Amino acid sequence: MNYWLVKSEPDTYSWDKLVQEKEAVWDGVRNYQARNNLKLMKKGDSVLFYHSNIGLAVVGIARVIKESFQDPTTKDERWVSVKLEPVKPLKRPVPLVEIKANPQLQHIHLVTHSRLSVQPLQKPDFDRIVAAGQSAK
DNA sequence: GCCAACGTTGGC
DNA sequence: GCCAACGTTGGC
Repeated sequence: MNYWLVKSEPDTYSWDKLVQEKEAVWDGVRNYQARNNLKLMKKGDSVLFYHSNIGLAVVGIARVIKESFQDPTTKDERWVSVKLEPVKPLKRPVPLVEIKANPQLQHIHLVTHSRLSVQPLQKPDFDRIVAAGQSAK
């Protein structure tokens, strides 16, 4: 089981929309590093859902329900998509400022490499963020 | 809305 | 293969 974090601008595709639609084809990724991560996703992997630009917080947990396949939005074979479904929202969104303030989370891509839109997470870091999202702070 | 950081493109 | 120009992303 692997752990990931994906980013989306809520204006473009929000957590609420994922919940509403029950699943999402994660398409439109046009960055090699992010694409490589998509290819590594396995069915059942856990994915944190982060709102960029507006919100700036991790808002929910999703799950990979379909492994990488040709991105339906392009004929270009370089790009792939996966399918995600919502698992549950965090009780409380975990804001970026809080992650940046946590000494144990300084090394994650969200902090060091914020532009990467599909990022791997180590389990302990995934768990820390989820735990923060369950506690009222 | 600005701008820094980053990735990609294309001329040479 | 280098690097300048350009486009995009995302935090502030």
